[in-house]
Amino acid sequence: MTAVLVVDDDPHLLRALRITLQAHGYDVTTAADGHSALLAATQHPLALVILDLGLPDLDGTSVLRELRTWSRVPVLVLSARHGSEDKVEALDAGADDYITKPFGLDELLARLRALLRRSADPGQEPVVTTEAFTVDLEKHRVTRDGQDIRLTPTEWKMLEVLVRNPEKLVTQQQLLSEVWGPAYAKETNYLRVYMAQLRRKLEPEAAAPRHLVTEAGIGYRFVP
Amino acid sequence: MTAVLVVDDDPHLLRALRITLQAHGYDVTTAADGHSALLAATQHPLALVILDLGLPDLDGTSVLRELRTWSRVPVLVLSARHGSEDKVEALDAGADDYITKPFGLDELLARLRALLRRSADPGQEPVVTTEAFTVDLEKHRVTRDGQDIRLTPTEWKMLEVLVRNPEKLVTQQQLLSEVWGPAYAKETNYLRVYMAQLRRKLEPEAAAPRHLVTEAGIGYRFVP
DNA sequence: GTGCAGTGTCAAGAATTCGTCAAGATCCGG
DNA sequence: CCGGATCTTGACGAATTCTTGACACTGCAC
Repeated sequence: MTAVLVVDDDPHLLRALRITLQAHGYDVTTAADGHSALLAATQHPLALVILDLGLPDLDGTSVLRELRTWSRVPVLVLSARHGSEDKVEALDAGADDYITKPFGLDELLARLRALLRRSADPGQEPVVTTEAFTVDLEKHRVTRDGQDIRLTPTEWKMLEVLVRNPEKLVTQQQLLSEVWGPAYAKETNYLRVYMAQLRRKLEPEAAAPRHLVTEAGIGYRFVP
Repeated sequence: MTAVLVVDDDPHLLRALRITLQAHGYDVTTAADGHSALLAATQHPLALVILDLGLPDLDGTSVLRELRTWSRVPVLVLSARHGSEDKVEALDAGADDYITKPFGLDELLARLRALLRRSADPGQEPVVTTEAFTVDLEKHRVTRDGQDIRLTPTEWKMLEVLVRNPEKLVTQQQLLSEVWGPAYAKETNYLRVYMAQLRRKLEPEAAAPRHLVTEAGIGYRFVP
């Protein structure tokens, strides 16, 4: 699900946006001030941020600059101010779009789609290869030494999540919630069992995995 | 030089835009109708297209759809129409931004910069680098001399807090509460132990730390 | 020099987490 | 209803990580 963070100090607008966005299938988190916004942005990976410039604690542009020191997440700025200086300042601080209040919800949604479309990983290779095995995400197929490897549905889902995030650390919670559902966040047993299966089937030396790597205490990582 | 195609049927606006954009260092081509716009777009690689919706031959949205069948170049749409339906239609047809006439030139330029910034180098991630080591917050990875450094969960969390606040002083209480939780505000022992670990793993000379600096009596600071 | 507060260092035991295995439970096609 | 495949669950040593306390070092005040 697409994770969106909405930052605004007006509880009514926040609520309205949350409901609208959730109705359109987004996974919404909210924050009412700059500090909690920055904190929330560190907690879990976001696809997009909607940021109101008029915040009680920090000025919105500062939040933006701060965020931009370590994140490239697309940011859509909301503002009550129509002046072009404000727009230029926000856009140059790293905003990707700027929309003034009052705005139409359908326009907001359309701009949001446009931003997400652009930031969507363009060149996700449908086929990922390592020295040991090959994963074809489109054909839903895994090969090793030219031979097909049979994976159970769960094994495949887990491998898919890892392979779609090459080099990235995928946390246990991410894996569990993407494969088994958000309710299973505590069942780390599953991960151990299925990771062992995958390694037995894919790694040349299951005891010393080179491509399906454990990051103790946090999660797993696929390295091609 | 950055190549921009401007499509508009109004010769005055076309001329004004050409002059302005050239003055800002862009390489400008122009087209006055949909067909020549599409033709121009095939001739020469473009970094960005500015497209007026009101064209004499083709409706602007059709031009956009046509263009999108084979190109992902960022498109900024100009339009005299303020209706949100028009905006939604254009954005969903593949536009990246939509700006209504009359518009301020500085706003146009700022939006243009924002679009170009995002389309530039999509593969680049936010990494924080020092002369000694590199921290990739997205991949959750630390590198030194090209080699991965294994960090324990706690070590990583602590480094993360520091790195997300570059140059800033992070107090002991902040660190303790972000890494161990608000209840641990007195356990400054932890800080000493883990700071020592981090320095041993990351600093060239752990005895004379240059990037993970102690501010006696207050906290620590990360300097890139 | 002495005492003190804050900091760095070290190592050992406690606690947690990991890989592994195997025994049921469950699902599904025939 | 059967049989095979898949999933769940619990248990166990092994490995890793965390916690804890003791001690040394530094700079400063007295």
